Amino acid sequence: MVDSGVHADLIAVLVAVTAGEPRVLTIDNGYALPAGPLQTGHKSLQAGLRAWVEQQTHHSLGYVEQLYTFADQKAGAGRSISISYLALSREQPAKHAGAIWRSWYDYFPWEDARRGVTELAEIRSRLDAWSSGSGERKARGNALFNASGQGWNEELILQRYEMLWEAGLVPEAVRGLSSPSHFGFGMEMTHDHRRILATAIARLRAKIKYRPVVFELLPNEFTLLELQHTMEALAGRSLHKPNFRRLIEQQDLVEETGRSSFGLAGRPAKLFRFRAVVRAERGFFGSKLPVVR
Amino acid sequence: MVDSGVHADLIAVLVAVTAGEPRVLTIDNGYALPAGPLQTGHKSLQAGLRAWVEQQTHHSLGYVEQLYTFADQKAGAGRSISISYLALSREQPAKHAGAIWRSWYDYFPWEDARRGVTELAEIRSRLDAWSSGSGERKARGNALFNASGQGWNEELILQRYEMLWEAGLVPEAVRGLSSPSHFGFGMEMTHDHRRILATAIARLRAKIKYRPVVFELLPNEFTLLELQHTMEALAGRSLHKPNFRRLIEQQDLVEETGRSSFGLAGRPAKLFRFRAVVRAERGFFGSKLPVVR
DNA sequence: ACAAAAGTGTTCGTCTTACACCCATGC
DNA sequence: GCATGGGTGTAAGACGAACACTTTTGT
Repeated sequence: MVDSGVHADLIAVLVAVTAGEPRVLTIDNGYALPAGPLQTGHKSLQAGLRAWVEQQTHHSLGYVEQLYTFADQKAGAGRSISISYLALSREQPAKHAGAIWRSWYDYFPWEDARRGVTELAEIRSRLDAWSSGSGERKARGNALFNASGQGWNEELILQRYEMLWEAGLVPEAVRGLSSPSHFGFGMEMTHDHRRILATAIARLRAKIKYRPVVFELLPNEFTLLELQHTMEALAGRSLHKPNFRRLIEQQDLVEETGRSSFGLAGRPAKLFRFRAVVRAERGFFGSKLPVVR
Repeated sequence: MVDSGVHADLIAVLVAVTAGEPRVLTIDNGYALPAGPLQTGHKSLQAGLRAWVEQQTHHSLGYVEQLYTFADQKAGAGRSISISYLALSREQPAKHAGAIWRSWYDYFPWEDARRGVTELAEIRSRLDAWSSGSGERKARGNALFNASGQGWNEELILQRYEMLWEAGLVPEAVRGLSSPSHFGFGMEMTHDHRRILATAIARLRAKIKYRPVVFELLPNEFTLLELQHTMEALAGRSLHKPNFRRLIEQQDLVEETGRSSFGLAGRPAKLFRFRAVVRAERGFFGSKLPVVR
């Protein structure tokens, strides 16, 4: 048992919301997240992360927060540690061929509960088949995937992904098996990158409810409906418009700019901006979203 | 700029609550947290952590959760990464000379708002002196340290510690200076261990409000007042007894065992246990604590 | 006029908070 | 009896969910 030099990788989940869709910056045609090894030249972990993302995607990171650190026990070769980060910014046109933005619902289609969720029916029936005989599995599947009315908790995305993995219903789970089923829900990613993405989404879905981080994803001026659509995109749920406005206005997060936005149809909407205090990291977001039934 | 093998340390904050005091397991006479390098023999990060804590303190970890990973840019020598963990268990008599349990309020005396908080007056006056001229500092100090009535938010312990550091009011901040002031609030620790401890406390104070983790700190059977005292110890605040009971009972977290506890005085209290479902990590703790005014 | 989106008022019920009070035991 | 802690009832008020409705633009 010897003290060993280990190899450390930095992995970024960079999120933006564009046209009502939550998007993730990927490389390798959507198969991987931007990542690279920590090097001696890097002044800090975050600095190293920024360097790699900029090199691989020509895109810069805005708000950054650490997600999780895990270790791979790679047989033979030395141990490898991965340190993953969540970053928020606004989408800029792709400047680099290898980098593309994808909707995160390409990877987790069942997590978009804004419109009728058709995929869930099939997932449930396949999970049921896999659970036959195990009361524990049945109960867990029900608690996680029961979208009917009250049941759906959008923050449990990681647990849902892990259950699908356990049941062999994601491509990654059957990778390397002698007879892979060639079936699985959602787009595949390399290594455990999709798991990291699920962790990032879970963190973000939880965080928007008590910290004002959405403004990192919005332009300086926006309408309340744009703000609502951004929140809906992240949470994967539809919100109640009148109550949403009041919730926001109550908390003094935003202020009117005086200008209005003339959209394609309907009455012009007042434009808002986030108040300076909010950007300075004070104030709290009123914990609950007014979910529409 | 070369890919470098790095050195990885594992650091544990092991917490227990004994006799109404939140306690931390330390080594080196309270000057350090149990820690050690990740080694090739360790099967996982957590396994390595458990090995080090058991070797250094002869104490085993219960519930474990990752806190944060950070990097030291040690001049000259290779880079060092620290991965810190929060662990919860019940205090067992010290089996090892080097290991002692200490109240975490030894390190953060100003964080115990259960009784009159005398220390705060001095902190505020010193912070005021340091802030003279800076409106930003004044505002921040007020927001963080204003214990009068509404102001106190026990989850901001890390921000408070960092502000004290910035103001040179903790021993660690003036360490290594040519003319250290030999003054500082709270007990000192080595490196940034006290900062890690603050992170752990902040995490735990936030978590008890929405996840049932307290039961890791309690015996199998307990009275509701014991449960309340444990929560109060962690939050550093007094809670409203009648409402606390109702809050707990509403959520079906606990069930009666049928037995009673005959204490030193007063009417015997019913003994409760946590329900099996809770241990199986389902259900939620009703987000807010009924703080007494 | 009508469609489409913005924005307001108000009710109803639940959850939070606070206060007041009664109960069971040891000394 | 009385001190000490255990335990319950209930009313005032804050807050959230839901519904109905008015306003302002473009075509």
